[in-house]
Amino acid sequence: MSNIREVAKRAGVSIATVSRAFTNPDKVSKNSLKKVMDAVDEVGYRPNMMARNFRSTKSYAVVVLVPDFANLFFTKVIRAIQETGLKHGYNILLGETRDSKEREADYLKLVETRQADGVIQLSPHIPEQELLPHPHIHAVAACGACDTPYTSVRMDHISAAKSIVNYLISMGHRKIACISGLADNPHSRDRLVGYKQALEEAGIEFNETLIFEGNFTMASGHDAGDYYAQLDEKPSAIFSMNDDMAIGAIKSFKEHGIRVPQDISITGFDDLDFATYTDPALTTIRQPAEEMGKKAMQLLLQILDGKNPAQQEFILKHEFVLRDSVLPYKG
Amino acid sequence: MSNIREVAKRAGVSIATVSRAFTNPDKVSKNSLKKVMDAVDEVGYRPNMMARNFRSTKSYAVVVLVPDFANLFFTKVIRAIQETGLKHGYNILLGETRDSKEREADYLKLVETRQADGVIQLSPHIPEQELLPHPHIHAVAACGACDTPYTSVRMDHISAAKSIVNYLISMGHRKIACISGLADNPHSRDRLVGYKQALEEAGIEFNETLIFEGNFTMASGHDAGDYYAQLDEKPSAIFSMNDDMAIGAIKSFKEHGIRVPQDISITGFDDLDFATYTDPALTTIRQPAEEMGKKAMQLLLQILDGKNPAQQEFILKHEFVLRDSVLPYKG
DNA sequence: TTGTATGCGTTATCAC
DNA sequence: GTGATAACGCATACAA
Repeated sequence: MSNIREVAKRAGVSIATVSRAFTNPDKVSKNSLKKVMDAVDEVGYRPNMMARNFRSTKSYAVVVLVPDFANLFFTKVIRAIQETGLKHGYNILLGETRDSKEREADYLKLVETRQADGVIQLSPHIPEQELLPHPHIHAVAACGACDTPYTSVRMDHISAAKSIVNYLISMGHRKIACISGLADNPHSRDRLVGYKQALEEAGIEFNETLIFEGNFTMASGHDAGDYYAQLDEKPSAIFSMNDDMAIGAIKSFKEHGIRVPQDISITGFDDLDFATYTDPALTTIRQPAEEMGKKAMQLLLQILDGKNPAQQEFILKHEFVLRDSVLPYKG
Repeated sequence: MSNIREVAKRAGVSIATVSRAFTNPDKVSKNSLKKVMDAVDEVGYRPNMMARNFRSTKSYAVVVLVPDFANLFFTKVIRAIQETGLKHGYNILLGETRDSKEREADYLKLVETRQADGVIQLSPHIPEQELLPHPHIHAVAACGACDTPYTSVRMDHISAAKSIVNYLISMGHRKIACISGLADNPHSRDRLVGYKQALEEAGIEFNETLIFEGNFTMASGHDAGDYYAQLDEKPSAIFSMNDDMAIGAIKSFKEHGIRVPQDISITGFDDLDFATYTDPALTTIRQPAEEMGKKAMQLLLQILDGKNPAQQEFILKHEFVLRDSVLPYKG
């Protein structure tokens, strides 16, 4: 491969001039510029970015830590991150962790070894054995829960959950079940708080037997459906902590001959694309996935640029999406 | 940040010894090794991979070109690519093209400028204005159609389509519609060939009005459903070129009071996770997504290693997945 | 086994 | 406006 020296020789100028022709064209005479560009074309020269980045001590790459890459919610976020990064000359390094702290550590090593300039963390923060924040690693958290101890952008899961449960209550439901994610997941915790707050304010007693602990997969939603179907005192409505589990539950109910929403109402959370195409279409909470990804990347760029953001926490608005999966309670 | 020189000084050895301590520990005496490692801990040294990679003229990064990574099929493939790359010390750079050749060119520039060592192309090959193969770019194509002019791994879409249409025929259907992807998409072309072959061998005449051109989205599948619903001579079965469009069509049929599969049978293609959770669960073709991703990465690693693979084309087996979306034809 | 010295391709600092 | 040259952090050929 050709390098800057070869171009310089060919163009009859110094390597400094060639370098300037690329990074500071207006500091080079028209004449030299033309000679350089001609030589570049002749030898098919491309600047070696590895050398350039090395020299500038910046990799222009950012690692995105994502628990599960085959999750449509995260892919939306990542897409926005990439989009935003691209505009500023940054590349995205994929870091799927599958909830393994070991893997996460491996990816963080990319930053320590200068293969990446910073990190965007998409997994919610779990205080115990957390690797971030880290004194030498520039990081921003996105899509987390409350209590993230470094720059973060998220929505308010408590009030989002509360609002959708309030909606169920306003439709006359009082026996409202909840399909939860793993109990120690921060999102589950936040949303459960919202669920409980809504019940309490409506004077409805919290009932442990109406809580089913899933893990945010359709399969676990299906299990939840099976569980509720065999209950003597069935709930009349279900608050599912994400769309996937709602889908699974609906499938199960159909298998048990329970009609949704006529016999039982259900709500989702996320508003994935297919929430429109389920039967019935899901009433759900739209998470501002793209906005969170974009904002997170902007914040990280800011941090990498040396200007620390004014706030530490940015809370974006969710949206209530009304569709067909809830009917008023009729005794 | 500390560098190799500082560690050397601290350990009382030369920088060569420090370097060897990392890359060739067995060529260093126990004594020196310990001194080095102690010094490393003291100053918190991490090798600068940018410098190392620059020096070795390898970036240990690979770009994955994907048309749409909010697509569960591709995310599965990418995950396998990453998994395999990780084992060999390679990182994955995300390159979502959204079918823009400009963007694709931008990402390929990463290879030309040494930010990446090679490319895995997930979009099917369209001869006209294609950028790959390229003389200076190591590349492997995955998930493509036939006629990819460089190293590729794929499945046989023609015979897969043929087999699932054959199944519909074997169930007594003769008026079999087809929801296609964009007509100029190579996958659409291949699968349409299979569809036509199956019809022909069964002596069924091809009927243009039964073809609906979608674009692989649920929305377009819904449009297809609307189209068939208003047809005077409705098909009794539908071959959808992917799962997403099948979902959309089923939704539309429900809105029109057409029962699936009692009134109309339908099949999908891909076998995404939610194909189990639709109502009815989809009979479909499983694409070997993980296997394709893994194999593609292995091939690229081989190429980057200088050993060109024996074959140019690797064809992986698909699988017929029988579920509930097809019923025998009853006149 | 260890150390010295050179160079990877670039940018930047200095003179001119 | 231009050119020589010194870094950047590391790996390695060669010498010792």
